[in-house]
Formats: sequence, structure tokens, C-alpha cells
Amino acid sequence: MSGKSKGHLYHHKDLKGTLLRSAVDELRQYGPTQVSLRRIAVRAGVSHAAPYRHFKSKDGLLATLAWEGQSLFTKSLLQARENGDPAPAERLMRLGTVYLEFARQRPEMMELMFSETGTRAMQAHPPPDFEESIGKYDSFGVLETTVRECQAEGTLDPQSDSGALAMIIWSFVHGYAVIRREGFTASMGASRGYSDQATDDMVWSAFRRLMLSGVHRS
Amino acid sequence: MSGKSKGHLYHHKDLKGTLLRSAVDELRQYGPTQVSLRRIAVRAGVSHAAPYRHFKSKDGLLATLAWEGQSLFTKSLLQARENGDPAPAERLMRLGTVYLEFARQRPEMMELMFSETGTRAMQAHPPPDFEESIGKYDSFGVLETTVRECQAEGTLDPQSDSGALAMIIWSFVHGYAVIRREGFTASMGASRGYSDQATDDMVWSAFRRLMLSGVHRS
DNA sequence: ATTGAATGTTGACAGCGTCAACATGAATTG
DNA sequence: CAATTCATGTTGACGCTGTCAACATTCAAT
Repeated sequence: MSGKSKGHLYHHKDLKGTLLRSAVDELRQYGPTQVSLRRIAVRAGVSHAAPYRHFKSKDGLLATLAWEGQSLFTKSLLQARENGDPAPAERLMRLGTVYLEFARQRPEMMELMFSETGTRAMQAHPPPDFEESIGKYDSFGVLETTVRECQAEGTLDPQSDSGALAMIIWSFVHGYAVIRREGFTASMGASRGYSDQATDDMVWSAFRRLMLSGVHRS
Repeated sequence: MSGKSKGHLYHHKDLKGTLLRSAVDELRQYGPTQVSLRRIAVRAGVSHAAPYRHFKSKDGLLATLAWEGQSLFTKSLLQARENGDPAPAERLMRLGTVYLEFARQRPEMMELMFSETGTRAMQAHPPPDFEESIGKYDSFGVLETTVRECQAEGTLDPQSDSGALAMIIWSFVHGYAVIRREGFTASMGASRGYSDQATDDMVWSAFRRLMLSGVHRS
């Protein structure tokens, strides 16, 4: 096989998938705001307008990718939850682990999913099966369920609203991710020497202590 | 005075300021990712290339605006802190109030300052007086100082690292702001009925309880 | 074999950020 | 006061972008 012969220029075998994969590369290289649809097409080896046979627009393509990420993320969370059916507190920890793992292995996906670009695209282009199977994309729901289980067990403060607690965790995790992404330079005192692995551990353990401490109170 | 006569086309009195003000309008209307420099120029009543006499690039203009926001925000925080020299815990509460107020009164500024677009622009174009007066832009530093005071007083857990606690608060606040901005639709269960004033209060008070509860532990 | 739909290409359009060349007006000279 | 210089505006161009219409090619069904 001396180099895959180009063959038929028309009817690329799986252009849709190829385009999505090219988009991932593009995202990794340029980030959500600087993505170029034409470059994605070039990457996939097709002409600049070819994507329009498979996606309604650039935003449509990005939305497809972002929703795919949400689905994958949710699936990972659910999977971690039910593996060996551990205690609620342990489940909660596992969700955190899954988040970190996902962010490490697919940083561009994560960034897209929670970027302004990504969230706007998703709102404008919901997936076709959104109505019938919302659970498939409801990563927050998984967290909230687990929080409720922890409250029942007594690991988390039962007096607090489960939704509120889940939002606090969710907010913290994503807010911290943003901070980390920025390299912590922008506003909050650049040269303080933060922002390495040790800091992550410190912040994370402090947050853990905080969440759990609520139980023993009043 | 029958309509302000256009007068001298050249040598606009304060074009730089006018452009920045136009940029705010543009931001309010289109958001950080969709801002157009040419439209900003049109808004200001000048030709499309005029901004380049006052800013190095589009990013430069946005960076100027974002840094101005940081400075204003930091100033507000400092001001709230020292008004009447209240107890540390009260100071911390006031910082929260200032944040909410700032976000309410200048949403487009806030969004720019913490958007991907804004933070990148800021990193690429630091303000001229950044070296000599970092404190002017160090809003996070204000928070951390206050946290340390609270720890000394016993309002916050003295055993935790002050930087870690500050980051937790910071992360939560900004993460929650992002969630609110999205309308809470994207991934986390759209139709759950959250995301109104009542939710804000609930989440905020739960977070408060959490932070303060750490003190009485162990 | 012919037709029709699916899927690719090409060329065009307006809008974008940016830069070079030019115009104008105000301040600084003699 | 006249000439010059410089800051600051305009105009036109460039290559890039997303998008669409028109055309080409291949596959599937009649």
C-alpha cells in the first residue's frame, strides 16, 4: 500500500466524524474563540464549504461537539457512581476524580463545554434527542442525586437544600478550573507563587473539610 | 443650537474615551466574543481605522477596558472595606455585596473581565502602570487580606491556608456567576425551576453557613 | 440505462482586523 | 505672521472569515 490513494473525491466515507475530529484538533490548537471552520475543512482534507453538507453552521458543528462532550461526561459520572456501589461519600469523591480525569484527558472538550462560545452554541442548537432523553446530558443532576444521598447518610449537612449544595460544589469546581486556566495571573496577584499541584491539593482538601464540617454543626 | 455642528472632522476632542464608551455599548449588545472594532468606530462616529491611533489593536482596546474594570472593582472593594472600619466578618460580607452590586451595575464590564476574551487580552496587554502599582488591580489580594483578618478573629477556620480559603470563595463566586449567566440551561437540567432570586439567597446562605461552620470544628 | 438524491467543489459576497498612504488641523518654530 | 512638524483623522487595500448559490460527481433506485 503505497500511501492511501485519494480515490473518489466525492463521497468521503465518514466526513461528519472526520470533521468533528478535526474540530477537536483545531480547538486544542486555537481554543474555542479562535476556531476557524475553513481550517477545520482543510484539516479534514475537503473544500471550505463541505462542512455545510453535515452541519447547519459553524456554531452547529461546535454545538454537536459540545453536546457530545456533555453526554460523555455524564456517562462517565454515572459509570463512576455505580462501579461497585460504594458508600455515598465515596461516590461524591469519585465524581471529583472523574471531573479531574476528564479535564486532563480532554481539556479542549471541557473548555468548549463550559466556554461562552460553547454554551451559546449549545443553547442555539440542542441535540435532536434532547427532549426524550434529558438525563443523557444532565451531569449536574448526577451530582445533585449524589449530594442528596450524602445528606441522607449524614455526610453532608441534611439541613441545607440539596440543590444549593450541589450548586456550591459545581460552582466551586468550575470557578476553580477557570482560575487555573488563566494561570492565575490576571487580577489576583500574579507573582504570589500559587498555581501548582500543591496548591490544588491544598485548596481541594480545604474545600473538602469545609463541606464535611457542616455536618457536625449546631 | 440647531444640533451639535459636526465641526472639525479631524481632532475629535476625546476620541479615546469615546471609543471606550462605545465599546461598552458594543459589549452590552453583542458580548465579548462578538465585539466588532469597526462597529465601535462607527458608534463613535469615526472611520473604521481611527481606533488604531489610540490602541494597538482590538485586543488592546478590550484589554484597556478590562484593566480599567479591574481597577474600578478593586477600588470599590477597598472602599467598602474601610468604610467605618467594621469587624472582619462584616468586611467579608461587604465584599460580597460589592461584587453583586458591581455585577448588577456593570454586567458587561464584569463579563469582559472574566471572559476568555478579556483575560487573554489582559495577559497580552498589561496596563502601563502594572509593575509599579500592582495593588491597584489586585482584587483577589483584597479578598485574601480580609480572609486572613477573619481567621485571626476566629470567624473563619484559622487552620486552613488563607490563600486556599480565598480561592474557594473566589472560585465559588465566579463559578456561580457563570452558572447564572448561562440561565442554567446548558447541561445541568434545564427545567428544574432554579435560577431566580430565591435560589440566589438559598445558595448564598448555604455557602455562608458552610464557610463559618468550619470554625467550630475539631 | 436513466433519473434523482446525496454529497462534494467552486466562486462569490459581505464583514472582519489590520496596515500603508494620504489629508487635515493644531502647535512649534523662524 | 508664515513655514514646518507632528498628532490624529480618512481612504483604500489585503487576506481572512462564515455563508450561500450554482455546479459536478457519485451512489441508489427505478
